[in-house]
Amino acid sequence: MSQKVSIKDVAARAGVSVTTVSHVLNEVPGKRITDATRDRVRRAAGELGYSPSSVARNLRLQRSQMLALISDEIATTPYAGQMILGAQEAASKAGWLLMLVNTGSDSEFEAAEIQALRQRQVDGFLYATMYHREVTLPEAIAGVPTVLLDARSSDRTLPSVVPDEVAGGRVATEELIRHGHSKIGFLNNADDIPATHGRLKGYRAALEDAGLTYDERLVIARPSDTEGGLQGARQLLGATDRPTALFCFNDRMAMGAYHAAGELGLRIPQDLSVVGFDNQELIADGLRPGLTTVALPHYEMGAWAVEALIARIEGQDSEGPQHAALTCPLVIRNSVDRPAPIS
Amino acid sequence: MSQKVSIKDVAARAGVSVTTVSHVLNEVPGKRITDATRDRVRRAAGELGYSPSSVARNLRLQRSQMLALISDEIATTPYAGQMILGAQEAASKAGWLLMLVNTGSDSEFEAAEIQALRQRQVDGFLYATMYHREVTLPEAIAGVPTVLLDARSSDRTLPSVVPDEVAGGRVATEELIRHGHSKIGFLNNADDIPATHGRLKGYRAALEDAGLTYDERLVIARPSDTEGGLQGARQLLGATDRPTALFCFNDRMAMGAYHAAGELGLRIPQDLSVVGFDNQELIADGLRPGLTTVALPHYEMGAWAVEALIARIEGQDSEGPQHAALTCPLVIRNSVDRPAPIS
DNA sequence: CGAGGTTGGAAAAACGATTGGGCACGACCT
DNA sequence: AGGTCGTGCCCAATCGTTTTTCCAACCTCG
Repeated sequence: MSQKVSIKDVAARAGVSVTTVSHVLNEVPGKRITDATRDRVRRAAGELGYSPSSVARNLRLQRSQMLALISDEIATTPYAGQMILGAQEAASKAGWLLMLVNTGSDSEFEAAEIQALRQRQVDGFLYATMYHREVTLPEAIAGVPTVLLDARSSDRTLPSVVPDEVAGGRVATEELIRHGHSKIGFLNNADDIPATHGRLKGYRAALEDAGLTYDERLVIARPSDTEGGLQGARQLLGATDRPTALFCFNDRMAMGAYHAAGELGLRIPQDLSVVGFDNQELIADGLRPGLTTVALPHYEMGAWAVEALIARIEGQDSEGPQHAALTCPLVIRNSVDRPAPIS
Repeated sequence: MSQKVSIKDVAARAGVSVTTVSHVLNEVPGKRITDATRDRVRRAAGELGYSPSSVARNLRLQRSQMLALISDEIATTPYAGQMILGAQEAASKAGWLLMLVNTGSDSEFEAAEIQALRQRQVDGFLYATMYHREVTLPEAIAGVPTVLLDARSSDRTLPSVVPDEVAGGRVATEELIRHGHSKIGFLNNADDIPATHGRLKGYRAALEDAGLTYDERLVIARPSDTEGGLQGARQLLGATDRPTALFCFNDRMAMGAYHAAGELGLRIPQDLSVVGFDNQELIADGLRPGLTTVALPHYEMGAWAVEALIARIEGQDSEGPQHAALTCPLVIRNSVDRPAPIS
């Protein structure tokens, strides 16, 4: 029922023209309308439960107040719910609507979806990836304002927001150093992605700052899953001169490290300290003892991207393309302690 | 650029009226237009890269071809990515667009979002919950076709789709029985929700079918997280006459059971078999050994709900409100084996 | 040859908003 | 009294479609 009342009905009830109703309700500046009339209009609108049709408005204004977050996988992974949430809330706060589209890796399907969205006048795109990496944008997207989320384009032409991997690697390592560890293993990922290099860089920087020498035998690369973590940890911890602490590329690998420690009879954190990355609640909170880890700023990245996109659409992005690297906060649980006295 | 070409441009280039263009492109039945004209129109449209504005069409047609999936938490949990995916793909296949909105538990915010969606002429709602439960719909939604997802309304007036909890509990238990277990513990959830009762019912049914007697001392209720699982498993396994297998309400509790087994020196699956529920990849696949569990049919539920909703919108829902309970398939990994010979 | 039927297409009215340009009307000025 | 100006509001065009109605021209047939 509330669907049936249009601006005409309001005009009729208030005894004015639709023009006036529009002026009043939108508070168009520079229009001269008496307070009495304004009152009548507003009351009429209220009584009728009028709410303007955004379809009509969009047609007239040639915009939709809609954003689309398009991504390879995101909506279907446990990874980035927070990213979506941050984007949603930022959009909603600014009066925009956010569409979610995930296209898998099928670029034909992707193009079709983008086309469908363009038809619907989507005003801007958020192009997100499941993990921080470089992407090349689909052609179909060209011409519509776009911001990259957790990704960077090969040509640095678009605004983008990513986690500060280096600082993340640093803070994780520092947490271990702070507890007195000097022999710290790094169980890295084997893929050639920004996170791999960034976290390593942070690890090395933290060591250097602390006056510790970097020992490449303490760094090992494996596939970034539980199995890889298990394998890698076995190797690092099996050495005669084993590290007293492990910084793991992600929580899944840390889970593997837990298994390895179990096999070797090492207790965490008494015999071995472990720090993860990603803060995947399900794991980090589920492991015993709880895993100290570094959180990815998914929520903040989502919000940042939406704000940047809206600014860009509304032409307020004074300076050229911007890039943000958001900090990854440390989440402390119970997997870090001082190293055991030398046995 | 492709945004600027409207039906008028096509008409001009083809040397016909917009009426004709519309008729041709929409293949309106019963209109007499020569093949030559059709050709010219289609060619013109192709050359111009014309694609109709759905905003304009929606205004004229008074519908939007948009669905909204509104939910308390769903998009932000690792839980139901598959549910969203199923819904997305079903919608996209039918030529509809799906909006995702999650409202948290703030019902005021929820009402506002629903209002915003109605303004945009959303044609139907999917109302989803994070876990299977009963809900009462917000007022604001009234009057728009709605289907419940993973939820049921107190009055059974709306179509809904949920997992078949009973069958799920049964299949989990049967898997243990099949391996020769007769003393099977059930680590249940303590909340008063359909899953709690349904899975227990399935557990009992499976026992009964196998001619095993139900022993209430083997069933214990705890909060459904890792900690609860740990506590519960400790208690069940600490008994003199401990069960040889554990059916856990969910994977998180199963993770707790793994910890308990570790404490007690019980190896899985040699000394203790475990079956979980939910098939949360992160856990089920990350645990050693891999956890045999029961999967929730999230993808299928999402798809089912969208199809039901579209049918309802298009007035093809011949019969009254329908309810579906979709089966939960068993996912076999390595946590179940035959019971150890009596020691 | 004229009535009536077919054919192929166009004109115009919606859908519900926004907005630039007027148009009355009274007050004020000279 | 006649011109000017400010006030308060409305007309009508517009956005890009769909759809109902209508029309001209041609054909057919007695």
